[in-house]
Amino acid sequence: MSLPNHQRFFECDSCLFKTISCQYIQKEEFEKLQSKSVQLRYKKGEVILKQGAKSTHFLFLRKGIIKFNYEDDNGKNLILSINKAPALIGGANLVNAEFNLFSVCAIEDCEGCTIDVAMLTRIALGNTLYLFKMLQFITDVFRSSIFNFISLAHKQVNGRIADILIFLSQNIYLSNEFVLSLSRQEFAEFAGCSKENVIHTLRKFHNEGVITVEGKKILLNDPERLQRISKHG
Amino acid sequence: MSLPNHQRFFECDSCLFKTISCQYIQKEEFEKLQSKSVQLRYKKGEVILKQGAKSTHFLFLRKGIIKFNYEDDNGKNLILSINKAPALIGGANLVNAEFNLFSVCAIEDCEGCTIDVAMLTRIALGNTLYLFKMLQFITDVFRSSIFNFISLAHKQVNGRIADILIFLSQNIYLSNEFVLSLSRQEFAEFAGCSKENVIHTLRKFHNEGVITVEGKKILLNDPERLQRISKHG
DNA sequence: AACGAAAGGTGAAATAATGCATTTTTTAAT
DNA sequence: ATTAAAAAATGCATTATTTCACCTTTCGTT
Repeated sequence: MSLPNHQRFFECDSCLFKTISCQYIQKEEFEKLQSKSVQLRYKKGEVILKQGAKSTHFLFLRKGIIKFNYEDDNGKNLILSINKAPALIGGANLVNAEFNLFSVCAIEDCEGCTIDVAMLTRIALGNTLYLFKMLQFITDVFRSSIFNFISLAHKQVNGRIADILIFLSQNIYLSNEFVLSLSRQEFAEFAGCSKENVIHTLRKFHNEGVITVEGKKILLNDPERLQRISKHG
Repeated sequence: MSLPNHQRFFECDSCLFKTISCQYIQKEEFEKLQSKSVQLRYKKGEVILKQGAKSTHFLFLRKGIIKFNYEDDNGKNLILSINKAPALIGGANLVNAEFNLFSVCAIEDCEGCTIDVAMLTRIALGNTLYLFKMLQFITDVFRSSIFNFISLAHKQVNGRIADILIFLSQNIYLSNEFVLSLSRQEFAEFAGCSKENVIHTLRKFHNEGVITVEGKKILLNDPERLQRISKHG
């Protein structure tokens, strides 16, 4: 094996990050990135990037679902955003933060590989179209969280939970039926309310026939009614 | 006068945007930017950038205070962030949004000048250090709003209002005593609660001696107690 | 100076949300 | 298979928040 330092789980040739990168930069340059890169697997629950730590690398998430988590002074957690592969994680630090503002944790088993920030920056500085592409990748992650915040900021819990169900269905699981990757506690940290309130509200939606809840299995029976709750609740 | 198309209110030579720009790009290039640029004044309340409109220019805000405003489907407003000069406004669009995601409105009289996005992008693409500097400018505006959102998402109204008072004192007015630029209604749109709740809460803080409220004049008597309310309320 | 409109303010009833105690269910470990 | 621990669920008392009806002040206009 030509790579003694680490195990390889998957082939780089089928990787989206390589495909996209090679549209902008030379193969030789990508190989420089690749030589510094390590393939990693994370089990559900594992921390990928730790809030407050110095970040020396990004992670290109090839498979899996992650959460952005902020822990405040009192130890309370807040989930800022949930994202699925493919995504470039840790980019908030590219432009102006030396330490990770948030933690990133796997909420489903994940696969990805590290990208050396210094090397990526060097290459991107020499190729502005590539730089723009990377910035788009990075800000996508950011932007998706804004609309969750808007929901949080001026809707009541009914509306917020409806919004989260719609978000998960449309952006993460891509189906009206899914197995929730979040505990009720985590759901509450995403919705900005107590876990009891999440449970009560899901039960209410269930009893009203809008959704069907069976433990972690959720089915959106009436997405349009959910939209209406989102809009007026 | 060599500039027939528009009035000039202030000298470019004392402008921070010019000073910073000229650390990275040639004077001749800056003059290209300048030739496309128009000086503008906005009265308190005026809209600078309109949500949903196509943005062909940024605004370098030289003087004044602005709010980022989001209006939802139901016509409810939400203030995402408040910023003071100097700031580069509208930059959220540099990377990936064609239409303005938010409105920007003057909440104090403002002065600034337009920056042609196409021209700035062209110059920045040829000078990556300058590009990075501009991105820093832009994401600063963004980043300041994140921590307001965190406050919104998992504090109750006491804590949120304490946070806003601290924010305004430390980041906008740079003093423990200030004349609020926001109406009570706008304060509520920033805090994510009803205007009555803002009024009740300010009155309560006043009665407890933490702050002194006299119409729009606010004095933070006991910033440390406010910090404690922020942390536990 | 008088007027109307907008913003600020108040208190109380109705509604929403939290926190707690307790039970049930699920999950993981031996 | 048994047990312990964690997560989910429930109902209720307490607290927080909104909403409403109404009043007062401020401010710009005629």
